[in-house]
Amino acid sequence: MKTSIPTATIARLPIYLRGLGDVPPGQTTCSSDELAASAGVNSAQVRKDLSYLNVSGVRGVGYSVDELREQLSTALGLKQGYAVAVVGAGNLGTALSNYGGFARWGFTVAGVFDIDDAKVGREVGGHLVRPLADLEEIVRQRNIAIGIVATPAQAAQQVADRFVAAGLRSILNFAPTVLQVPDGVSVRRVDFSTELQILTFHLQQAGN
Amino acid sequence: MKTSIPTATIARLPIYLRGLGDVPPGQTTCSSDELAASAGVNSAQVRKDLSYLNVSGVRGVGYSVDELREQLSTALGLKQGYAVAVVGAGNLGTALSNYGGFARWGFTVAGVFDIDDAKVGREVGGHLVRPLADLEEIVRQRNIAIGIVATPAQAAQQVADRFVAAGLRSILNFAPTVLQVPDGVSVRRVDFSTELQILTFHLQQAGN
DNA sequence: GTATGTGAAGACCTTCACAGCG
DNA sequence: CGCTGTGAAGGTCTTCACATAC
Repeated sequence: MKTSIPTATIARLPIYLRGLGDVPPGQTTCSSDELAASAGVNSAQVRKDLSYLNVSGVRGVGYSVDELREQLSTALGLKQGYAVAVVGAGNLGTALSNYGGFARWGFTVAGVFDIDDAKVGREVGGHLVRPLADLEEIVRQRNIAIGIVATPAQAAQQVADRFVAAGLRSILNFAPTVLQVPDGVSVRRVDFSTELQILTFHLQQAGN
Repeated sequence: MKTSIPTATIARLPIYLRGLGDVPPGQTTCSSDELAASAGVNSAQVRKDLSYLNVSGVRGVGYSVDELREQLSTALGLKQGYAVAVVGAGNLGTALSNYGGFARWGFTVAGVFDIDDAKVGREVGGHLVRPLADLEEIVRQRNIAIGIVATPAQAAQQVADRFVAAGLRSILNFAPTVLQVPDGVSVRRVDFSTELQILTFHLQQAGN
């Protein structure tokens, strides 16, 4: 309970939680081996990771599926049902606003914004596109906790700055750029081109 | 030259390459400090990473911008201009097919596929949506090297299997699932929900 | 003076291997 | 017997600190 949880462990918790969905219905326990298989990691890793959460299994049996789901959800804060704001109503912003997968984990898209007046007023995925000027107000009104940057690279930093100014401490960045934020603000970067380039590095090495 | 390049280094190379774009026009060299600032890492890290590529800077001056760009592009295989196939013509597949950022790094979307007959024959981002049955043929014809999975989770594994059967060794997976593939096939996973959950873990810890 | 290149130290992460317990 | 829980070992990655070169 004293030691803090390694970041590498934190990044795997959502994968374990999802892996619980692969457990056949009717099976009430699952072993670290099963979890490891569906997460693609070593089973000792699973046991060690879960031990950081003070989750206990039963020796000779495994972990209780329901209890583990509960504990992972709690640790990840999914019980709270966080609201997110999406800035950028282009192709990606639209795809995100429409994405049904968020709701499953308790996330709600509570605002979609764009700087481009041509896009403001339209609807994407059932959400009215608002002017960026309304960001602070809506963040307050709807208790938004997470900002998603889905703009081109050159607008990303200024959007991030506004997120921070509006009081958000968590940003998910889809723009191909590294955001500069103050201490205490968490940023996760999701970058398609970077991932493709990592793949081509390996192709290159293999001589293809 | 002998030692292999750490995976953590490989993952940063695309970021350094992009960081070169931040160098003011007219500036022909840049220091590890500048690169570090735009990549968000330590400058010693930059120097060590570049040393794995046998890239040399000039002491007291820095690295040649043009030369470094060239060497990073070569190392990442971007000179080759790889072709990619996108499977899944939903919101995300559409956003990817439309995404202009790929071309900048030499990637071409050379085929868009869907299992759903209702979507086959439509156009997304200037690409005809083809039946999944045509995958093998188009992969061969157009020399496709990378497969992108942009389907719902339950279809993802079967799509990956077809990619592998068609001879692809590189897969970029946007479906919220862990793919099982044979040795020698590289998979990179991009998962929005996982990233959001990592952010909420920290919010949770901070008491929000 | 300025910035690279790198051994060595340190931090972090993963895996092993087995004791412990149901 | 089966599977968890964990100290210890082994790897990998990051950072420091300074010799080296321009």
